[in-house]
Amino acid sequence: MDSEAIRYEEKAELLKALAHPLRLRIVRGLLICGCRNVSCMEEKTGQSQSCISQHLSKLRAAGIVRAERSGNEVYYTVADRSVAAVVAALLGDQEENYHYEV
Amino acid sequence: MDSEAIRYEEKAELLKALAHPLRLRIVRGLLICGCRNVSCMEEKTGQSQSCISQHLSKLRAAGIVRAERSGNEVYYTVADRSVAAVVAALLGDQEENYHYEV
DNA sequence: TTGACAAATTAGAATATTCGAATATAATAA
DNA sequence: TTATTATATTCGAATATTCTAATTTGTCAA
Repeated sequence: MDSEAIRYEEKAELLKALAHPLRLRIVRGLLICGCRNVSCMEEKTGQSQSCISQHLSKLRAAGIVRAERSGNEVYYTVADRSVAAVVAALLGDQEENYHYEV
Repeated sequence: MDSEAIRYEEKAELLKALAHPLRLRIVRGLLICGCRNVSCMEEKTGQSQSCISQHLSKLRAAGIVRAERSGNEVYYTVADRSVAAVVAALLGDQEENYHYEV
């Protein structure tokens, strides 16, 4: 009656996707409802458009964020509850203050 | 009155050190008081001595685990409370069931 | 249409990570 | 001593990650 085994590969992938200062900053920005589109992230972090976009691409690939286009811009949200829990634990935030979509 | 800024570099380093399936497995093994020395980890995971030892070295460098020699063997413990919180959040465990040293 | 803006993708150089193989160190026992 | 067991370190090849620069795609407005 093994309760389902832990998928270490999967979980490590998730951590890996979060394990970069800029990606962490982006994700927290989304969770506290700061920047939601790329140009805002560019401004706030001082990183290049391409760089931000490539990191967002990683976060998308890992299922951490979801993109939604609205006219000219693309808006991002955190798409995974467990990400909020991990980030809150890591950064010492209250998860209740976070925003993510189901 | 900025409450202390988040050290994204530092936090990302921590995640990076955890972000490997074998290291995650080792750390959880320690937290639930499973394997505490290298040869036990070898047995349980089927990985080589060198491989395990190299991963433990990374975990040590990141301050995640602490080593203590007892005669012939070296015993490891998790040395950081926030690691327990992150791992519990990630793996869906109860942090109360975890063991770590102050 | 064309131009402007927002974002994504591609290419490539620099750097970092991973693991097996070999070697080194530490403690103990004979 | 020497041998044995447990663990750590070093080396190097294969692979992966990161960033800048250049290009491309998507949307809107004139």
